[in-house]
This record gives sequence, structure tokens and C-alpha cells, in this order.
Amino acid sequence: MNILLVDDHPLFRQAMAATINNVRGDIVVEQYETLAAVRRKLETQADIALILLDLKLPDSQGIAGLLSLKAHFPAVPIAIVSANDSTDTVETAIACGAAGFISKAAGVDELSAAIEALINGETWFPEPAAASGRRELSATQVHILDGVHRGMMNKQIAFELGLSEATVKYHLTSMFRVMGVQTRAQLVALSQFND
Amino acid sequence: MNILLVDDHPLFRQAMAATINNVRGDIVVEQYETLAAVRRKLETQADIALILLDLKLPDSQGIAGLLSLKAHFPAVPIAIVSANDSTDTVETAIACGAAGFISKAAGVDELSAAIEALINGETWFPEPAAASGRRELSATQVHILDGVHRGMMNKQIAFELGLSEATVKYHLTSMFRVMGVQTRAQLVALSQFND
DNA sequence: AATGCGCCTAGACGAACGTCTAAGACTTCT
DNA sequence: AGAAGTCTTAGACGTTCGTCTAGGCGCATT
Repeated sequence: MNILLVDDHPLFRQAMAATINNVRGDIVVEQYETLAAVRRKLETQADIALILLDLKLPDSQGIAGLLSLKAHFPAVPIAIVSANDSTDTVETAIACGAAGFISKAAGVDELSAAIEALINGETWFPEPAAASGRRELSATQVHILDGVHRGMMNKQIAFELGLSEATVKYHLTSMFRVMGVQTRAQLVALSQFND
Repeated sequence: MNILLVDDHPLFRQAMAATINNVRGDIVVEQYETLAAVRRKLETQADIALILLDLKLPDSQGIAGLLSLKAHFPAVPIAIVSANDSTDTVETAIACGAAGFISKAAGVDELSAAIEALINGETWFPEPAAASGRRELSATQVHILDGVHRGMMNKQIAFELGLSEATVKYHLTSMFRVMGVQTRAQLVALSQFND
């Protein structure tokens, strides 16, 4: 039972890992500081029970990191661990396929309950945001969003995903509506505030 | 002699303020946690000797915060205080009109030297980046870049700045060359990694 | 005075973008 | 079987974007 904990703050990381081990001694918590390191790990071993992902990392800001992981390893459940637990941020995380959202302000009780639910394959979100019930993005949409965040053109994204440009445009228009924006630049700018 | 210190980490903020007061007792260091709070302060009092700005704030990520302040209060010198002191980040800060760049890894000696230089109106940057001598962006270009980061269209930016759309396009093309990108979306994405 | 440089503008051009209509393929629910 | 929903694609349309050429203006240097 492996959990990957990704956070660039050593103190918080150790406190988090200790808490998890207190709750469930049979869980192995591996710690990582960067998105690149986690990606390397996942390439060698993909049967991970859960990833706990901070949204502020040295090599990725905001939901871009979540998108990148979801694009490459869609099967692995990812829970966001963030200091910013605003409704907008949580809703964006849900939309992008996060399995859960844990506020850094959470106490030990809440944290252990969340971990318990998440390793059982359930989701775990703060109440107000989960209640809003926004449907999450499809796997293809996550890929497209990831491409946009990497500054790619529609044609490039289409080629990379083996789709037509028309399909990319179609999904982008849908996502613009969901996110309440009109252009791809706004989409990228938006994610800076969802951390 | 007023200095505004903007950082969302209370411990670091206090350590920094204490260090400055040790070096120069005649300096008043006001502490802020968010970009919005600093902006409100500057609207009531603009004769500030120096702003020390962290690039990771609750309401602004990366150079977007610097751009926003430079756009509204171009006269106030702003020094970046960041954990990420990569050459790219420093060069971007220089290009966007920062007066200085202080690494969070800096010791007390380096910090006090930097503060001393900055309140005297000098600049202060880590050697390797300063040596590259990249010319900084003009005030107009900072405004335009700020608009792009806020998801605005060329026409909107032009109207807001009292320029023609042609001028906005002209400066954008120049900046694309400097930053090594081709589209506005890439420009926004780029700033996520310059924190 | 002449030169250069940066800023501003116009016009034109092709490329990319975003929206819409329409239609086929597929799954799921009734 | 039929209905509803999603994903896919195509085509057309108007808009926005980014580049280029070319010219005007102001300011500083020579």
C-alpha cells in the first residue's frame, strides 16, 4: 500500500507522513519535492494507492501539475493538499479529476478520515464545494487543458492526442463555458489563482 | 523611511523585518500578506522607499504581482524576495522592472548589503544574472504584459492604455522575441515558472 | 545638422482562434 | 427498440492574433 506525498516544504511533509503512519501503520509514504521526481517514480511503478499533491511546487504552480499527472497517469487517484481551500480552487480540482481535496488547515481527525476514505477508493472534498456537484472534465479534456497550459496550439494538441483539430476546438469551447472564460490565455491565467 | 514587506509566511516575514531593523533602526517596516493589501496601502500613501515582494502570494503567483504593482505604481522601487533564484527568474524580474532580487537563501550579511543598496536607490541583483545585462521592459510594455496576464484582448488593452491596437501588437511582438515565445498563452504560462 | 533609437500608428496579410450547424458512432438508461 | 448523452469530425464563418512594411514623432548623441 504505497502513497506518494508531494510537497516542497520538508516540515509539513514529515508532519503529514507521521500523521498518516499513526493512523495506518501498513501504509508506506514516499516523499517527493518536485513534480518531475514523482513523474519519474510513476514511470517505473504505477500501482500507487494515492498521491497527495501540493499545488505549490518548485516546478509547477497551481492546477497545471495536477493536469500534467492526470494526463500521463489517469488511473492513479490524486488528492490535492493545499493551503488555499477556497471554493473556486476546490471546484477546479474536482473539474480536473482530483480524487480529493485536503486543506492544510485540517486537523488530525479530518486528515485521517480523509486518508481512510481515499485509500478505499472513495472521494473526499470539503462540503460546500462537493455539494455544488460540478461534473468533472473527461480524460480527453484534461489532456487538452494540459496542452493549453504548455502553450501548445490546437493543431499541435490534436496531433499529440491523435484527434482532429475540430475535436480540440469543440472541447475547448465546452471548457470555456464551464470555466467562465473566452480565450485560452484566460484559461492559463485563471489557473494561477487556483493554487 | 518606509519599507513594505509583502510575504504570506509569518515566520519569514518577522525574521526579515527583524534583520532589517537590526541593520538600520530608522527604517519602518510594514508587513503585508497579500497583494491586495499592499495595493490599498499604496493608494493612500505612495512615497515608499522600497517594497520587498515575495512572488508566491495568496492572491498572485509569479511575476504577475510584480507586473500589477509596476503598472499601477511605476515610481515605487520593488525588490523581489524569492526562494527560486534561478537565472531565468532573476532575468524576468529585471526585464519587468524590479529594482533588486534577494534570494531567500541569502545570509544576514548579504541581506543587509542588499537593503542598504536598495534604499539608496541603487539596484541589487545576483551577479550571474545582472551580468547578462538584459534591458528591461518599458513602462508601456509592463502595462501591456499586465493586461495579457489578466486575459485581456489587444483591443481592450489598447483602450485601457489609450494606445492603438497596432502599438499593442508592436510591443507584444517585441516582448515575444525577448521572452522566446510565440503566443500570449505561452507568455502567461511562462510566468507560472518564474516565481 | 545629422544620425540613431525608441515609441506610436496604419495597413495588409496569413495564421490561429472560437463559435456554430450538422452528422455519425458509441454507450447507457428506459 | 428508442431516447438521451458523450465523443468525434467536418465545414463554414467571423474574429483575433502575430508579423511585416512603412512612415511619423521626439529625444539624445555625435
